[in-house]
Amino acid sequence: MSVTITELAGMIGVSKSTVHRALSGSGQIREELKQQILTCAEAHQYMPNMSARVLVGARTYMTAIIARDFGNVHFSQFLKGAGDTAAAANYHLLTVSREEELNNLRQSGLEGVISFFWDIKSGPLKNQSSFPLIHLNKVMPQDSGENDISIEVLYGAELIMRHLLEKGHRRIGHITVTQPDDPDKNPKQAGYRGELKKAGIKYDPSLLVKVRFYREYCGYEGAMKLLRRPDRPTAIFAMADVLAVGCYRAARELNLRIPEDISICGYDDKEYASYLYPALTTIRPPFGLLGQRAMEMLIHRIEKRCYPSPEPLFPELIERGSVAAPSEKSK
Amino acid sequence: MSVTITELAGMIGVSKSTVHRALSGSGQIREELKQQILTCAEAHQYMPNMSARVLVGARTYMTAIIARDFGNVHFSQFLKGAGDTAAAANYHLLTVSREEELNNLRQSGLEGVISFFWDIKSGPLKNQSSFPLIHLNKVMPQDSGENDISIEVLYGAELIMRHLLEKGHRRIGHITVTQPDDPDKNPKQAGYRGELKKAGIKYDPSLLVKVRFYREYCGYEGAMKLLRRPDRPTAIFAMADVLAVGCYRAARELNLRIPEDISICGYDDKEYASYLYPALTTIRPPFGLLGQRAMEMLIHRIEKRCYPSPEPLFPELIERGSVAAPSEKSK
DNA sequence: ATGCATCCCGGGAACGTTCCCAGGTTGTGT
DNA sequence: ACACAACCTGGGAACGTTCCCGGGATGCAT
Repeated sequence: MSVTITELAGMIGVSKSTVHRALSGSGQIREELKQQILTCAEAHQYMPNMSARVLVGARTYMTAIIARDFGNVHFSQFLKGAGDTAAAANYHLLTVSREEELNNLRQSGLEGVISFFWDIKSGPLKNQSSFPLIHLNKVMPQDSGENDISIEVLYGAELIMRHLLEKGHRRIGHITVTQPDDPDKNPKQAGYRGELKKAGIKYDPSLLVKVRFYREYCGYEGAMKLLRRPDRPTAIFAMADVLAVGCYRAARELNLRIPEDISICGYDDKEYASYLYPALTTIRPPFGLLGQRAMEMLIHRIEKRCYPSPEPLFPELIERGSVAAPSEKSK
Repeated sequence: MSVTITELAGMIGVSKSTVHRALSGSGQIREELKQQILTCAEAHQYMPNMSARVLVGARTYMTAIIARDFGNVHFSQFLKGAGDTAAAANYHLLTVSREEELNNLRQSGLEGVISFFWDIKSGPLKNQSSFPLIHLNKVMPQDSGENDISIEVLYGAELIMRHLLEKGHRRIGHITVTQPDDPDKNPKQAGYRGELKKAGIKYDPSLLVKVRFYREYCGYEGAMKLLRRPDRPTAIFAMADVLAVGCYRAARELNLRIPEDISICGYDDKEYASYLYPALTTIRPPFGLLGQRAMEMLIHRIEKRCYPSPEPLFPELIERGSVAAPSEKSK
């Protein structure tokens, strides 16, 4: 299908070693001959066969990201950050959604992997600490190891809670999705309770509503529980934008105006956060930067250089129209 | 790093040919010996080296999708459809976002590519008709070749226009994004004008607003032009959901209720279409099915079987709350 | 016992590249 | 003229797999 280095050598009338010297740039070669070989290779669109190169142990600069769901803005931003960083360092980046592919690619010269919220649980990658693997997950900062990287989720939760408290809110509801694995290692919930405590507000368990899924109707049901109470909160912090959308619907159904009667904020800054009415105040996690950092870490590990101290990645408060000071009456 | 077939052979005390026979299942081998080899290979987690296999011309069952933007529901659905189909046929699927990667992978045994709205414009893939490449783009049905596949976009536009006409609308605005390449090969616009004609309504050029980008503010500006007129339309067909979001904002600003004063519909059925208030009536293109079909076509081409007649892929009307009959007054 | 087919296994070549080593040519100093 | 270094080039081995061919062992019929 493609022209080989031996064919090229035969056409010019030199040995394949000489052609290789011209193409790789290493070793001694007559300048004139080198140019001739290069132009000939160019003309025939010579591309070295990857498999043969891998077989003799040459480098491939091939990396991959494994992720479950590609269809969200976060992954897209992450991928862009990682991809640009990889390209700048002359690395290649693939994306896969099955562990099986990783094992195949590994045999094809894959040099490193970033797992995007994916638990490597089987196959040779599982406990091969020699293979460069950057883990990206929801670990709490204190749990993160040398090859882990994460966003300061807790900080984001504290940001939004402080924002609500500064606006004057005192009764703040929180809608959270219960993680089946470890229900209490939830940074957002920790931020909610922590900031309340700092503000000297007693934690009221009935203001914390636990729902099952990251679905609009779960947010709706959670908000309904909070908003139907006679002493309803003046603000709701939903742990995800999609839950906040459900809060909007609940508020409409109960004829409560946002933000006049009830302030609502989310977390994620999904594409649609600014499309809602009123536009949703939320937290934007720096996924682009995360991708960049993760790829930097990976490349450093591949090249066996040690990575400089990992700076924390802080989310950002995006103020829009869904939060206001509580009304006098409700205070 | 990994155990080779020769090492395996040495451990058992047979030749590599015998080990290969046991692993591949082809050729004659004593059953007892075969089992012994298989258990030994299993115990040492033997995985054949992909590069070596490719080098001698073995199959890899490796395919790839190249796409520009992963962060939308359409691509996610498409990928799931294609991925499931690939897995069912024992094929592997990668995702890339640069043409360069394709050329590398090709040398690593890549057997076929699906291009997701991507114009292959350089490199060896450009005009190598021998390499299996399924093209997925916005071609009109009559322009599609043997290796093209597309959704019946025109049909979707006709669906939504018929829906509006059946509700009784006569003055219908259309917001369209002008394609710089060929401005008049726009199936959605064709559906708009075609259905008007079929209904015996004269086409009014001033009801067709052209905007520059797929952005919320473009939809807003387009809708403003339409809604500020004294003889404003009773319905707007925006060619994309994101433009419809802009229409919502324009309507709110002009104190027009949706759908009582103005009906609005989009196209795409993005994630947020049901999150808007009122929920957006729109068209859902069958991207999951498209992925499945595209992968089927690709596998057929790889295996040099001819593909059965490609059935058209029809979008679906998703009726929600943003369309109603026009009010008596506006009629 | 001999011929022949069948069954099983080992030995080698090939794929395309990179790397190492040896050998040939040229240039320079004595 | 000779020794020697520097420069350039070719020849092979190696990587791990698959495929083809040949050869030894066994079984069966003559």
